[in-house]
Amino acid sequence: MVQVKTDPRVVRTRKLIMDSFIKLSESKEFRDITVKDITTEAMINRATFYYHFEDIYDLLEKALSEVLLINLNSAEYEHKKLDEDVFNHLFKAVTDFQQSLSNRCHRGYEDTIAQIIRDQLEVVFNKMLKAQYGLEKEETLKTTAVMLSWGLYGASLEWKRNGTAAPEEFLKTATPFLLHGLQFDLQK
Amino acid sequence: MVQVKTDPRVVRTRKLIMDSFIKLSESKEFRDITVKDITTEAMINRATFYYHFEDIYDLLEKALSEVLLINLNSAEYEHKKLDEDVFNHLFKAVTDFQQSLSNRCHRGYEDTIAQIIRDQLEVVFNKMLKAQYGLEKEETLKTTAVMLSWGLYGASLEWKRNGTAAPEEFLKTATPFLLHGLQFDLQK
DNA sequence: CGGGATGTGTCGCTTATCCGACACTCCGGA
DNA sequence: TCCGGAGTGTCGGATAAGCGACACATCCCG
Repeated sequence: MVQVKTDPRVVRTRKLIMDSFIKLSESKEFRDITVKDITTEAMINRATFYYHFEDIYDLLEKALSEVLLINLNSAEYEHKKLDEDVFNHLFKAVTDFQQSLSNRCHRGYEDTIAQIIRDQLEVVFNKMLKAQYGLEKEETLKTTAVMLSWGLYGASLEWKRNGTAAPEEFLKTATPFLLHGLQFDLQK
Repeated sequence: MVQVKTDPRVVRTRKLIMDSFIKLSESKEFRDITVKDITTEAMINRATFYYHFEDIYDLLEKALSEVLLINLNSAEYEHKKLDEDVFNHLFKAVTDFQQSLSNRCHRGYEDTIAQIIRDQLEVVFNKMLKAQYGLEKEETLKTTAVMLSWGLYGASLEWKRNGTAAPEEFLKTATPFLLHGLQFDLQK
């Protein structure tokens, strides 16, 4: 976890770009937002944008990842056990995130967004699993994290599809089963 | 009035510095504020500060000038006649400005601040006089502006000293006399 | 069909900002 | 008295940001 100190200008500029993008995406659809729009809003040069991001899709990924990560980290899961409570919190964070997106009109980019969500979930699961079951094989934990992230994401889609119950209630029946199975497998 | 376009980085950085200074001066006295404090708050390098300002006193002058100028320009005096109404507005702006300063604890720098106020007033008076009496000699207008700025500033001190009446009322008796004298002199 | 308008991604050069270091001053305590 | 810490102002070299220009793609309108 060695953080090489990054140039303050970089931090400032990336924040300017991200904030401008998020602000613009509240009033425009993603496909109507140009690089020029963003750089004008952020008061930076267009070339500087390309210094930090491949293109506007790259920005979409990184911006959404950051927003989602803030949601996910709000409870500092790293110091907690991976129990039913944490699971439900993560689920709530994901559904909240998707809710906020549907207000911001990113239609046509569901696949990209889905992948972002799973990636970020995988990161969180990985951290927690390593902290809790650090003695297990790296591969085992990684694969477990992958499955958990896909599972949680799938559940969020299922919840959206027939969105009757509150997110807090939705998983109540499934989590205990999943977690006990999980602990059985890993602690063997 | 040829505005050479300034580098956006310069605009951004100067704003960062000014805002940080104003923010700090709300919680600290001027003599307790260091350059380091400002640059840390503004998230810029200390050397960059010296790229834009001579020292912290230079910043004080420029920051206060800017704040005051915003007050003074709020009514866009350039397009107005120099009548009693404008005079009272300017007076109000100056007393408001001094009021806001006394909350921000710049004790010991009254002389500097007084000069800033008079300078800015002089600029405003000069603009208005030129627009209105452009045919008169440059020197005549300049001297008039000087006298008006000193006069208005002096009046604001007088008002502070025995601050019984509202600023709006304070000049009521004096302005008509001053203005009619003024118009008599210049229109000859 | 053609051409103008708009957006994209890249380039070389200039300039503002960052960084670390330096010498200097001031000041309170050992 | 001397010392160390904290603040100031300046320097040279490295690097991010700005600028204008370019080639290319797309789209729309006459």
